[in-house]
Amino acid sequence: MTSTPRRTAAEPIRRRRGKAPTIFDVAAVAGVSKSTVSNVVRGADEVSEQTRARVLEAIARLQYTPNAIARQFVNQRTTNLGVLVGDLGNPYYAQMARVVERAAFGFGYTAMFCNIEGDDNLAAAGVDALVEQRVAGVVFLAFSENTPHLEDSLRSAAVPIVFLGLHERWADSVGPRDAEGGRIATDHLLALGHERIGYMRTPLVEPSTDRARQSGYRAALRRAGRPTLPTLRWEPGSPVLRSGRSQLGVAELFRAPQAPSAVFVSNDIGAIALIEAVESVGINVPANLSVVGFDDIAIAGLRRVSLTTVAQPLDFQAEKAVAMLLERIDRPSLPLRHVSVPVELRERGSTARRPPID
Amino acid sequence: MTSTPRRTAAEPIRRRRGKAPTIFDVAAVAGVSKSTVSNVVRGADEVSEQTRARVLEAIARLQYTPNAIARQFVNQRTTNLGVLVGDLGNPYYAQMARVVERAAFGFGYTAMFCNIEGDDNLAAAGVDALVEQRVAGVVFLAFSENTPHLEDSLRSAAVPIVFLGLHERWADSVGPRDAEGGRIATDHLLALGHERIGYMRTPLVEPSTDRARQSGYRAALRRAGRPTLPTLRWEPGSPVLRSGRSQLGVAELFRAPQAPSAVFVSNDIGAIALIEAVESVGINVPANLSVVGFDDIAIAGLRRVSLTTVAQPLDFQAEKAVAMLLERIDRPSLPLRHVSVPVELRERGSTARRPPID
DNA sequence: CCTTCGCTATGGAACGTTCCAGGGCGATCT
DNA sequence: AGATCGCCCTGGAACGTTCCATAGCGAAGG
Repeated sequence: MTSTPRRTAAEPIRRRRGKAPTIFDVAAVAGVSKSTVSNVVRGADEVSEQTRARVLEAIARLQYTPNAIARQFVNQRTTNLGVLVGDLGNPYYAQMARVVERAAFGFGYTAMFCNIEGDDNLAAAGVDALVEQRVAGVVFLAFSENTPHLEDSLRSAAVPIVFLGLHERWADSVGPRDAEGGRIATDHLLALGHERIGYMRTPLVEPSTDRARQSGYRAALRRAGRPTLPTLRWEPGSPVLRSGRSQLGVAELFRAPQAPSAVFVSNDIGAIALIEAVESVGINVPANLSVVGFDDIAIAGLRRVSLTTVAQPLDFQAEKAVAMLLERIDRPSLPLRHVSVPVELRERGSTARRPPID
Repeated sequence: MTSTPRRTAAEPIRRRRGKAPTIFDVAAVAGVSKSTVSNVVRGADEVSEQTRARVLEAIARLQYTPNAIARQFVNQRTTNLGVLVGDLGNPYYAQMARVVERAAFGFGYTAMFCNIEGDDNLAAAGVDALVEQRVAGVVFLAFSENTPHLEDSLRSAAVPIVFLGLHERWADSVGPRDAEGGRIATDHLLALGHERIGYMRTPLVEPSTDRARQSGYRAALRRAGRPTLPTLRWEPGSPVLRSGRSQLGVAELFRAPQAPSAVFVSNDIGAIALIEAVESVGINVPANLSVVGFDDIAIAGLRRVSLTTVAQPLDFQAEKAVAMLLERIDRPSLPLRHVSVPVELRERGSTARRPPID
């Protein structure tokens, strides 16, 4: 018998009841050293077929599972990615988050999520937690009212980071061509004959993103010689819109003599909320008001919703962001990269030709 | 000067450039031992105010962040929860996932997500990854076609687990009263005068959940003396429904002489998909067909969608599941617990009185 | 004055892995 | 036969923390 297991007396056989088996337990059963087991598990180094088989059998017998915590500890690097996500309950973030997780998993990483819900304190706490966990990198897939404060905490953490869905100058980013999106959305409304076109932002977009989309809106109107209207703002939790400085009920706002006949909203969630709000007071979309959104989240395509919107490739961006983050983890000295993905108008049923003026 | 920092020669001052400072670095700067720093960081043991202040200052100066990996390594337990989630892109799972993450974070845990998308291989790989990461517990928030296979891999991992949204006998669970939900949905349709009421399942529900909901549907029909119709099944990715053994286009199915005038669908996503499908062939809801869903996901409440559905308290269940999981982590010997939460009919616009028979 | 006590601070051991510098040994070469 | 080589395997050190037994020291008690 050539395969008699050898016993090495040098390494003590350690057996603990009720605890997960370690590499030592496997080594003892297989009659090899812990290093050999390690080599088999990692698939590294040269191990003879015979030895490998014995080790594999011992692993199966003991139901050994490598301890990633210990591995990460000695390697001084984890295979976890942190994801700061705006709000998983929001379909836009949820869809991105899903793809981020899938992509990370595909590369052998696990994803730790942290909902920050636009709250800077939550964001800071989330960053702390992720840094303590020594995540290999962070995907920022969120919005925040106070980006500069957040920037401090992210930069000082010195962890590789990629911004997904929005652009930041000081770190890698992948996001849509916001200004172009604002332009094509507005051009579409202009082409339908609308003259008074409003812009509405929601609290769920990053301020910089909002500015870029609005600038595209402005540019389109300027070129067409049409007036820019006061920015509409959603008052969260109330049936009131802020138009410039004044607060108005939805009905007053859209029934006023100089009311906009079309609105470009900075994202789909806001656009759908607007449609709900106006229709609940008897203003119909698109008959009385045309609405364009941004993002093309899944529900925008439902027949019942049928929202005209600026589509951005969510899945592609999420995959790209993960790939970029992993590259940066490998080579921290890489120059900064900013990827802008093309956007595209998805014409659906929430926009129509301007109704005749009353 | 009473607060002259003392130098302990016994512990070497270790300083590594370009690496995160450790407890030793802090100890050296503060002039105390690593143990004292550890005590301060953990907020444990008795440390004099003076010493604490010195340590805190050193921590701030060095921008020290405790290494959770090392901590988890020595403690032999992590503060990470694994979440096996069906599909974050699905609003039902996304909403639950959001609350799970929030609840876990509130208890000082981070959440590692893994989308398994109903695929057993992905599920097994996800379990492996989570077990390697030595998560303290697992939330199962998913569906699977082959639960037994999954059960093996989950049980042998011997990690505390809670099922969220569905019930399993062998582990803690919190889920809705499925059968009751099926009953009240069907009773609602019966009360509206419907006599031929179908049941449709989707691939996105756990088989056991599906059976329970369907049994409630059957019970209601039996009591009312109405016939049970062949189970409708969604053929993913095709505009075809399977009715019992036959495959039919949506139009034929619902225009047949003995067509159902109402359908109870096992979840909202399926119900909305059904509405989209029938309306695209000119069958209107609720005029020609009444539809009831299950879950009450957020979009069901949109005016444009207005889906009558069986509401279950998603947030409550998610919070409860996390609380239960943490209790089990603390006391593994706890007896099994199964929490069934009440459901409630949310009457909206997708159901109406039975139309007169053609 | 000596003992005891309580408060605070300390150094060593342990956690499970990876990495690395070797070591044993059979085959090949000189 | 002795030297050399290559293959396969080995044990020790290190990673950053927590826990624990213990020690120093001033105050209180006998």
